[in-house]
Order: sequence, then C-alpha cells, then structure tokens
Amino acid sequence: MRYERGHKEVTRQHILDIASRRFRKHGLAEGISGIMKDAGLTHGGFYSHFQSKGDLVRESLLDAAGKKRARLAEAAQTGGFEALVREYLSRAHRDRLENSCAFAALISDFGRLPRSSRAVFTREVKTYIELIAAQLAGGDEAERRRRAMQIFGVLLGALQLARTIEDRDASDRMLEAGVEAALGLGMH
Amino acid sequence: MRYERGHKEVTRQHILDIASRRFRKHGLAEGISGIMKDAGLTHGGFYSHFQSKGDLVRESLLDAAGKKRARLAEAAQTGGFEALVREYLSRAHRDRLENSCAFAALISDFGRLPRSSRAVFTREVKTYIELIAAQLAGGDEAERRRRAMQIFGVLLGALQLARTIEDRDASDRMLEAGVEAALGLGMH
DNA sequence: TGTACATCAGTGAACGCGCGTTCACTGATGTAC
DNA sequence: TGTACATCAGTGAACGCGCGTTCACTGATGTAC
Repeated sequence: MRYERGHKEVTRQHILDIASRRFRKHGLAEGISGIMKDAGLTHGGFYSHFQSKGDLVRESLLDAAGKKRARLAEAAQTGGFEALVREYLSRAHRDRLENSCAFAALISDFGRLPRSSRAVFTREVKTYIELIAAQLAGGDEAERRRRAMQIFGVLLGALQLARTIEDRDASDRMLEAGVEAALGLGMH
Repeated sequence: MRYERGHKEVTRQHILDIASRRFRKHGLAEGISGIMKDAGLTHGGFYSHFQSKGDLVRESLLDAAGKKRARLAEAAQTGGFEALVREYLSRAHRDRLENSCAFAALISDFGRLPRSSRAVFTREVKTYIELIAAQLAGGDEAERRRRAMQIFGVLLGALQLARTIEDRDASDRMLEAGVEAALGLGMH
C-alpha cells in the first residue's frame, strides 16, 4: 500500500471530527472546502470519503450526539443524576459550541434535513431520554420516562436560552434556574 | 403620487410577513428572490425596502417574536397561565412552523447573527420571561422571574423535542409532559 | 381643461462570488518477475 | 537484488448553479402652468 493500512479510515474519522465541530460552532452552511482545509487536505478528496455533503452532515452530527451522550453517561456514573444535569448546564457546555450536544447546537435545522437523516435523530432523542430515565428513582418505567422527557426539555431549553442571553450574569442565572428545575423534576 | 399614499409601507409589511414565515418554515438560507416572488414582486425591488438581507432577517424575526408574544399574552388574559402554557405547547404550534415562536423555530441560528441583531433577541427573551412571570403568583419578583426562566426553558425545549420526534404519539406525549412540567413549575 | 414634465415603486439583466460536485491527473510505494 | 508496473489517497482546475446586490430603465400617475 502507498499509505499504511488503516490510513484512510483515520483520515475519514478526522474529517468527521473537524466537520462535527465546525457544523456545531458555525452552522450547517459551513462549506466542504473549509472543512477539508482544516483537516489538512484539499476539497477534491472529500468524495473518496463521503458520498455527499448531506452524508457528512448526518454522520458527523450522529457522531457528535453519540460522544456527548457518552460524556453524560460518564458523568452520571461518577456523580449520579445531579452530575449529569450539572454537566449539561455547565458554563463550559454553554460556551464551547464546538463540543456542544448536537441538539442544543442545531436542533432548528434537524427538521429541514431529508427524511432519511431525520429518523436517525428521532432515535437519538429516545436514547437521550432513556439515559436520563435510567438515573431516576421511583415510579414505574413509563412514569420515569415521562419525567426524563420533561428533564431533557428543560436542559435543552435552558441551555439554548442561556446561550441567547448576552448578559453574562443573567445567562448564569438561567443555567442555575435550569439546574434547579431539572433536579426538582428528577425527584419522585 | 403614482401609488396611493401608504402603499410602500403596506408592501414593506407584506414582505416582512412573507419573509418571517419563510424563514421560520425553511430556515434563514431562504433567498430574497423566492421571498419577493411570494410577495408578488421581483427581487430587484427588495433594496428600496431594506438595506440588506441581514436587515430583513433581523426585522422579520423581531416581528415574528412580537406577534407570538402578543398571542401568548392574549391567551393568558383569557385563560390565565395554564392557557399560555397550552397555547405554546399546542399541536398547532408544533406543526405550523410558519407561525412558530421565532425562538422555537430558529434559536440555533441566533448566535451566528451579527452582534447588532443579537442584542435585539436578548431583549426579546427578557420580555418573554417577564410575560410569563406576570402570570405567576406567590414569592417575590426575583423568585417569580426565576420560575419564569425555568418555564420558558421547558416550553422551548419540549416544543423543539416534540418537533424532532417523528412518531406522532410519542411527540404528543412530549407536549403533554411539557405542559405538566410547566404547570408544576408555575405553582408556588 | 389640456399638455409637458417630475416622481418613484417596481423591473429584470447583469455582476462577482462561493458553493457542491466531477474528473483527469500525481506520485509515493507495494507487488510481480 | 533490480526494474517495470499497478494501486489509490489525495490534488486542483473546472463545471453549473443560486446567491446577494447593483443599476439603468419603465410606466402609471401626480403636479405645474
């Protein structure tokens, strides 16, 4: 081989990683050329890794959602439900768009994706809700899922509002109010 | 005058109205030509009404946010806090993107607007929170504002998640869970 | 009252630009003999 | 061991396209005299 075995797969993952950060930080209008340049390549090579920009969007956001979910699961394992909530509504999560939960960064755009891409995110929402539900005590499964839906709602909404509010103190208060609400909803 | 007095202002409002619907339904990438065509005009005339597309985006979304806020205020006046919550988390609001709260439709994009446009939406968030706070009883003002922030969070998050979930029943359950959470947070 | 001119909302061709995508090519290195 | 050839990840010019924006123009109608 002219390149080491596995080289192409490494490059592909690298492109995915760069793309998922750029899409979350700057939106889905980010171009292929900029992404490839950031990955240390030229735009022409893109199509030997992905079929289209649409494919890159779907794959990179799914990747992003998965990684964030893994981080939240880790937080929950270490510090329980409260740690998950505080991780999601942390200042770091508010400020570092490039590592944001894909929903918090781009949910407005999901409805405009082609059907095939959308289905993937519906499933991802369910997985998030199940992750949250697994941290809750009391009630039956349906009731825990219901509370998990409410909690995901307040986490997502509070984070987005905190990002929209420009005044730093008011934004921090939004995050804190969200934490309080989520913890309250988590109690049985 | 070659056109009746006030004609130009009527046209301008018409363009704003069409634009605000199209932006909410299809995103901010909607083009000037399509908007003007929808308004029964040609694209060249756009610049005698607005300085740039950025201006149209800012003005039309501000308009949209204001109108939705007026609707919510009306609902609250008729049926109190619960009516406001049920209006926001109604199936109609979920399904009719073109009449959506601008935040629920486009909040992801707000952070990418130029500074001058963003300030306007920070203020609009505050106004929404004050509208909600005004429907709450008990506590002091700061405490009611705090609960209003939590409620706006859950309204916004739950609506967006309900829009993302493709399964109709699951989506309806998301809305209902959001209503329950918002009403719970509204109680002192 | 009738005619010449001014006004200006709206028209549509044209612009430069960046986009997603294609494709003939490169060149480093593995394989065949 | 040395040489000819095959492989294929990556290159970069070129494409058609729709975008935001500009501008010389149109034509209906108000105003001046």
